[in-house]
Amino acid sequence: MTSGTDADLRDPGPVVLGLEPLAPASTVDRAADELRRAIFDGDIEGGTPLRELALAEALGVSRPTVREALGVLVAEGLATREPHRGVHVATPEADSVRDVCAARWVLEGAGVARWREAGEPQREHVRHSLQAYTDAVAAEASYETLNALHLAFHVSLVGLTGSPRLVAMATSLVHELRLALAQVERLKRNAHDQADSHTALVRLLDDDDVDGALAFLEAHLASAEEEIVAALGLG
Amino acid sequence: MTSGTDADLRDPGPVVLGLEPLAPASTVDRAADELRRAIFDGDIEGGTPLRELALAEALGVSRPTVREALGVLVAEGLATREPHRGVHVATPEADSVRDVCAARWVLEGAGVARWREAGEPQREHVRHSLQAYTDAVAAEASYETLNALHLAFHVSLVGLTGSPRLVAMATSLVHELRLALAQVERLKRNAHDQADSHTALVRLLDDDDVDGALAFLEAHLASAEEEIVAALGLG
DNA sequence: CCGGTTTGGATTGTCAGACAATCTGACAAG
DNA sequence: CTTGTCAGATTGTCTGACAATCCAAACCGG
Repeated sequence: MTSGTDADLRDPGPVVLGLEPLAPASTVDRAADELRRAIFDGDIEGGTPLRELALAEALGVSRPTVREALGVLVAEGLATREPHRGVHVATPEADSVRDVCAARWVLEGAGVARWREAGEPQREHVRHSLQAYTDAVAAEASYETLNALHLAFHVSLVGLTGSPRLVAMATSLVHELRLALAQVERLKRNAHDQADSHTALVRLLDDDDVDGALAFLEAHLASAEEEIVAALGLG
Repeated sequence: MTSGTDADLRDPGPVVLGLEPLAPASTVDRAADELRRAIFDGDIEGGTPLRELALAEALGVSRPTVREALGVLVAEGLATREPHRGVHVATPEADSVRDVCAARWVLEGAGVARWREAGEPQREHVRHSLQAYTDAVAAEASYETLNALHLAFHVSLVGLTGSPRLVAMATSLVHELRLALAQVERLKRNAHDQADSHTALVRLLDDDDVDGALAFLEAHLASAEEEIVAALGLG
């Protein structure tokens, strides 16, 4: 390409600093974001039909755009589509919650088990996620924020595997969980008493007690599962 | 329409019996199937742009339908979409193959590790998948068939976890691998000399040597990874 | 009065055509 | 050698429309 004769152009240094990847952009992405927000915030109940025409009008976009956005939600597991019957907001069954938790245990457990082999950036990311969570708890942030940060911490555990695909899978699982949580308001109050538990987990890891951390995580996930299932059963 | 009073025109045919999963389904599904087939069969090279208009004409459907089908492929990881630049068939990089294999190891390892706790139907499914694979090898089935059955066996290992979601993830990973294999014809000849290896793995499990099976699987996956990466490097 | 049938409205699946925004590449200008 | 401009191609999105299908309520015979 460049026939650099004298001065080479190799990475002249950090000329630019922060520089974020620009905007999320496309209309369908924004539509999907808005729908996701509405679902996570509990603005829409589980099982509610998502009518294309109505959404198009409400969002101020055309029906094909809404249709594509709905396809995204369906692919993420936040909604279900039946032929000629439209898409409905997913209703978290007890079985699916149990399945999500089982899958979570496999992924997060794999991450924790690789604590020693993981790169320092990944370990640091776990500590950073915990910090963000505990800070938000201390600041008494909103319910949605706490949930997001809490689940982000769990995803960071999967990041210890160093596999982008596993992290993507964990993110998808966590989205489903967030959907379930959004529909069980009675868990709102319990949101922050888990901060100590997570801190203890990271302390075990920092003490290099991987086996202990694994056992702790398994118990933590099991109790979370039962709590959600119980709350769902009463809903 | 037809107010058939007495004689209906419904192809009475062979009453029921087998009862297949109904029809070819929606147009976009069929379009996606056709594109998948073309990719897996190697009819399309990696990196090839998938032009919406051309595909619409070739498949005999409208552009929105093609667009949706392309969205499905992108969601499955078989293609990539860049804003205003269109959809291209994914080109399997060495990094992504390594990542897929790492993720595979986590999922399949988790399944094998749960061999004892798994239900008998799941264990039987593993044996059945192996049988189907070895039978196809003996019958010298086509390259595509062997690949599909081989990878189906690996997915069946994940099935030992009993988690539908983990199985779905494994299926997605395996699709990506199939994409990579489809673009490396030089591996065609090696397709069947792995049958013995798999038989040995199941034998270890049937002997209740889970740890041995895990070690065997790890080695098996590692060698497969290196083989594919090496073949890619020369492509 | 009740069960099954039919009809109508609502919604989705798919299509056709169109327009603006954006990318690519080449070319001209400094 | 870099920058600005332009034409062609392709995607992103919109409008409008039609057939197929599903849901529910009205309808009718027993």
